Amino acid sequence: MNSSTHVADWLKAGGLRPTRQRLALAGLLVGDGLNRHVTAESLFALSSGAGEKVSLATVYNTLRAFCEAGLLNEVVVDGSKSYFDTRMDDHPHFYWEDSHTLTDAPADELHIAGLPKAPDGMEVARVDVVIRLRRA
Amino acid sequence: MNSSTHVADWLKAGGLRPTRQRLALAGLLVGDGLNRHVTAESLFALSSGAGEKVSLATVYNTLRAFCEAGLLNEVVVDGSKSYFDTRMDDHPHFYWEDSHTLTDAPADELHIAGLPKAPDGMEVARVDVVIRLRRA
DNA sequence: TTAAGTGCAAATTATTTGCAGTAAG
DNA sequence: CTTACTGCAAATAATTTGCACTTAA
Repeated sequence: MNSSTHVADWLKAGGLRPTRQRLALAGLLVGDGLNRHVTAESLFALSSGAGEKVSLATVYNTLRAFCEAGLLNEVVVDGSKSYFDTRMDDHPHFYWEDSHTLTDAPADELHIAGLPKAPDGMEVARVDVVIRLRRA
Repeated sequence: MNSSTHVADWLKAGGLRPTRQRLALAGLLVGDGLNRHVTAESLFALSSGAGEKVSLATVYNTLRAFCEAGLLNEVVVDGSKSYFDTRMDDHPHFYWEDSHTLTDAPADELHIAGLPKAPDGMEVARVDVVIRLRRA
């Protein structure tokens, strides 16, 4: 299985039509199988740099669509921008406060021994752990 | 010590002038000694409802000033709004996704046994734990 | 053929800022 | 007095949306 079938399958898994724009963006996101963290602007820059003709509005709409299709996760770390993560399991993040960058933190080094129980009538949707880093 | 001296002291601790507006907002935030979570809009509504004359811009500026003075903590849980917490120690939060509300989670029920170590040259500024709740 | 997707440009939302006036030290 | 603070209204920044056009199924 090559990279383009992988990308096409990834879109199909979300029930999304494989348009030229989506294939281009998806290729940049998951084409190489590595985890990636982007903002709308950073993905737009990446896409433009790669010579792809995709409008900024479509990048926004597409990221939202990928998210709603369960293909991406939105991570909230900075009030002013939305970050999207190609990795879908619940895992901790490093947020580099000086560069406003988001990266994965090694999940196996995090051990949550006790978690507050959800209040009555509620259940835990997700537990976000963000380790904020500053220059030492 | 009554509520108003407490509020005045709280401002003084941050090195901020006790103006009418700040005393009013601080009174609503920490006047009763309870922990509180607000957004600029919610505090503005609270203040207006209490008959205080404080402009929305001043609410924004004041929350930011309190934060910079180390009197409040900003908590990022929702990309679209900023939340401020009067409780200053590192503790977990419940975020109620249906009502977009933030509350404290019992800190003693959370046990982080292992935490990923900070990369070289970096140190952990803070660890944010947000337990996202949905209706069960 | 037909409903979904795209690209502009205009609209929205949360927040910040410039600047003239007001008040605290 | 002098510098910080306040309040508007205008500016910004990230994101969304209306609508005519294009394209996948």
